[in-house]
Amino acid sequence: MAKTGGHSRTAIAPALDSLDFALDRGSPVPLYYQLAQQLEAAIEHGVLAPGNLLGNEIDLSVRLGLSRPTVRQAIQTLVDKGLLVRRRGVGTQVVHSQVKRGLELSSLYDDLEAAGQGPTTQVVRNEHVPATADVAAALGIAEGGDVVVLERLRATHGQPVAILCNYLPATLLELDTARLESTGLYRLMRSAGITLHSARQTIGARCATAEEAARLDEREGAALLTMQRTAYDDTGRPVEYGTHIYRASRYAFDFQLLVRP
Amino acid sequence: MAKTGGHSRTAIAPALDSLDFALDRGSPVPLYYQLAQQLEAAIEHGVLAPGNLLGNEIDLSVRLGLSRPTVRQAIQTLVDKGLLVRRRGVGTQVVHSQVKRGLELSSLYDDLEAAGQGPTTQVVRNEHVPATADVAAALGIAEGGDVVVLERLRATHGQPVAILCNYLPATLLELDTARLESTGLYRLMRSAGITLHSARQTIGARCATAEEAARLDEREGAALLTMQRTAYDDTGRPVEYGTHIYRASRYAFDFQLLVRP
DNA sequence: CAGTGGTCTAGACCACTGT
DNA sequence: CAGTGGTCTAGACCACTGT
Repeated sequence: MAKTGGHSRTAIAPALDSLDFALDRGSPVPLYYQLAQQLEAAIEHGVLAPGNLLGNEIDLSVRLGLSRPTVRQAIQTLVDKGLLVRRRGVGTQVVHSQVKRGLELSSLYDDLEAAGQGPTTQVVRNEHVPATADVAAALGIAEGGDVVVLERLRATHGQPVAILCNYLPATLLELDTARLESTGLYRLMRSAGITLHSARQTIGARCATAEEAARLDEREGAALLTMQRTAYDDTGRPVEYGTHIYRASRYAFDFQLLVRP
Repeated sequence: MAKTGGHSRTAIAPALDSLDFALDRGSPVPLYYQLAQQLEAAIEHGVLAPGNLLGNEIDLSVRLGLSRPTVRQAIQTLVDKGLLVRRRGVGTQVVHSQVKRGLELSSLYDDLEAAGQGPTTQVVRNEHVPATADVAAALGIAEGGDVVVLERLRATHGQPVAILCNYLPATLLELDTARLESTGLYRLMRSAGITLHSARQTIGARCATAEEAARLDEREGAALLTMQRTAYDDTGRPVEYGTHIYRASRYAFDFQLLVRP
């Protein structure tokens, strides 16, 4: 039967009393957000330890001079991030083993840039072409419609790591080759005001062809990771379709999933 | 510069007026949840079409006889699911291209079961062993501590697809071999009252060894997808560590990511 | 400018938990 | 039983958007 585990004495975070939250009502930053950030910092620095109870919401709101809904909104932010757990009748506590943070959607960002390995990018192709059937279907445009195709070779430490092939609606933004070689595609899109919202990905594997092997400095038949992805902006419009291959000997996808009830 | 796209006349959903939401205050189901479900159904059935504006929150709350915060809570639920988009000064609209639904975290569930391919599972190993260093680290227990190791061969249509190796804290639940052969591990854990909350995954690829190839009915050197995963319950406790290999010729990971701002 | 969602208040009653 | 988070109300003022 379901034993939730030894439940060894949870105490109200002793540090919480002495913790002085500095809330600035003059700031344009919302109060709930100021509070959430300070709670998050306290958890990050270990001031609030895993398993600590936060103290009930009413007391907390009185102590902070905030209304209860505002305190709840701050807590909800951290619950969404997986840092706090709420239990009715029990209280709100700091999650036991912190899941490694900052990785939530790294695979949506520039895949290698996040690793801090100083990646380099060589743009092999950057031109307008008519959309093939699969590209048109992925981007939700007519077959033969104008799209930009982008092919990049990415390397770290002078070693090739991946061949990235992307298709974008031609009208979406200007893709400057020089800028693409100094930053990631997604960063470029964001700075053009495109807000990425979701993506659908397929990750598979296969053996390298002779040509792929040569370009990636592998032997023929070496294992490759493959990814296809369609990314959508916050209105649900497809904004990018990509087909990537990665050297499995030098790269793996690493990410965290949050289960929403 | 950022053109958000042709913005072709968005109209208030004409259907919204005639849509009668049936809210039952006697029900134990929260009002915001009743509303969210009915809105979701309307979107799903196309009554609310992509791009339609929902009408402002104040009018909506008056019309429904609810307070504005309750209406907001319902809308927020659907925004979180990626079905609605809010824009300050503009309104709330139905997302343009609905992202395929029901896939959000399929890779956290029984990987093949979701595909509806009638998978079969053969339990090769199910016993208590002392934790090795890597298993102990992943599960946050002492090296040499008691863990259950589980090895399963999964197949569809009589063809092997994956070899799944999992480690669980020994005290967590009873793992009945017969039940494991008829259902997935995660389903078993959920029915034992364990609430999965998050997981950290690494997906890579490599070539099959001779022994792996033999067990998976592949040739030596064939591409394999590899996954390592640590799953956590809603208190942040690690509840499972797994090392899986999949035949790349017969399986790929397919999932959707939501970007949270 | 009018209209929208974003934030915030100060309460209320309830369902659930653990002792 | 006392204590907790979950839900809900009826307002208020503001920042931002598009015309």
